[in-house]
Amino acid sequence: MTTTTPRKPRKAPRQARAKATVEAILEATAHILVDEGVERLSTNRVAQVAGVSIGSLYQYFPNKEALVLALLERHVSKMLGLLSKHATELIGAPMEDAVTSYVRVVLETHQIAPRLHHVLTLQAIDLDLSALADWEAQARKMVQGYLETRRDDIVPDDLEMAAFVLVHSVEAVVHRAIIKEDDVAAIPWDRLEKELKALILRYLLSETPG
Amino acid sequence: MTTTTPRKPRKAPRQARAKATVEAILEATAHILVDEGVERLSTNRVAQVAGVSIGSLYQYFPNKEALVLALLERHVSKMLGLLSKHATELIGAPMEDAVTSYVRVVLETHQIAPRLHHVLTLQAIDLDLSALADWEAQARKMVQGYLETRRDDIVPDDLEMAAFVLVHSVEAVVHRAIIKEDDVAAIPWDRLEKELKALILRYLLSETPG
DNA sequence: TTATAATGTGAGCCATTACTCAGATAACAA
DNA sequence: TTGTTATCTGAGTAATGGCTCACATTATAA
Repeated sequence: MTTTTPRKPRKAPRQARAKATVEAILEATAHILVDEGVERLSTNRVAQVAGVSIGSLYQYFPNKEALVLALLERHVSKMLGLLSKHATELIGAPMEDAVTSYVRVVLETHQIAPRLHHVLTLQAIDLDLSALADWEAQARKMVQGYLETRRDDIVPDDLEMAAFVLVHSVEAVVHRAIIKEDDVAAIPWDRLEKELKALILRYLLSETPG
Repeated sequence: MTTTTPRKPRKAPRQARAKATVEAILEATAHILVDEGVERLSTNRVAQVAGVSIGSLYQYFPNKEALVLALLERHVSKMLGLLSKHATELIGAPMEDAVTSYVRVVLETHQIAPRLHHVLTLQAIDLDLSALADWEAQARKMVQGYLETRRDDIVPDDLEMAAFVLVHSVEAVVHRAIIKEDDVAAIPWDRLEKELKALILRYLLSETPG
């Protein structure tokens, strides 16, 4: 599925104007991805939109894929920042607070740049870029770590599985809700938060009835 | 995000050999999508892999997008077929059986052609093709419909929301599990089924503890 | 000031792509 | 058989894409 293009490094911007150039290029990339679609993403067009020459682009990025990768790494690092900022709050906290906190964080991370997040997610899977896999693995580990501290209070005993189910459920529901945002039947965030909390708490704390 | 290419119709195959041609083209498309990646999907390559000339391809498909669309429609109709086949089993059945049945169906639908399903899903979102949205809307409606017949036994009262949460949770978890299939830490299907059933039943039948 | 490094430019190369068309071949119908 | 319609062919076209390179401009440091 993947063509892992070799990543020849390019020099980093040293002067201020160079940094501005790189910034403009990345912004243009994001803009095109979000507003024009992947298929319109060409290096020539990026340079045009960024207002720099195609040559400048190739001084900082070895190839087209590197553009998307840079954007993705940036985005993921923002998300991981948020996540780890709240991570400390989770450990030792009572279940309900921890779950509340987790759901909020996921909602927040998705609000950083919803449309971009969406597009990057698709691209990441498509290009098999590992940055996103890292994000998910990290999220799973954090959740699993927390669950282990509460092992005795929790119904599921395969905590890796539980973390898998929880992380991906929450992620997907939030993701879908964001896509629906412009929709007539858009889902209010507070209701979503409430519902996800219910889903998680019941899964973790209730024996299966019947 | 989307370039909705106009869809000029092309003539349908009438003779048997023409049908074989169309079949070969679609199979080649699927093969390339799955084994070589979207970026390698060109009409010339499809024709080459299918062993027909590029001219033949354009006699039955107006453009490249139509190839993916045809494939997607085919796939979705197979999935909907499975779903509606089991739909009757759901109505009137006790909760646990219905949930079991639903989880199985989703697992089955994903097993029709897992890798293709994955790729098509990405493409569908990317191209904004509605076939997939239809699938999800249909799935949500079916689930919501069932929930309504059980309204009194069920904890959540916003059934549209409940259906939304359930469908997308199950879908996402199954989807992820399939992607992980080749992985060392692949997830056994029976455990997945069990866990998803627990997730759903607790969500639907248990009051939030605490 | 002047040498050197950093940055910027864009014409243009070469490969690839989507797609057309004029003509060959095969099935069918009378 | 013969005219007609369906099917197939693949060289060719126009456009676009990724990317390089030889050179121009600007900043920095001696």
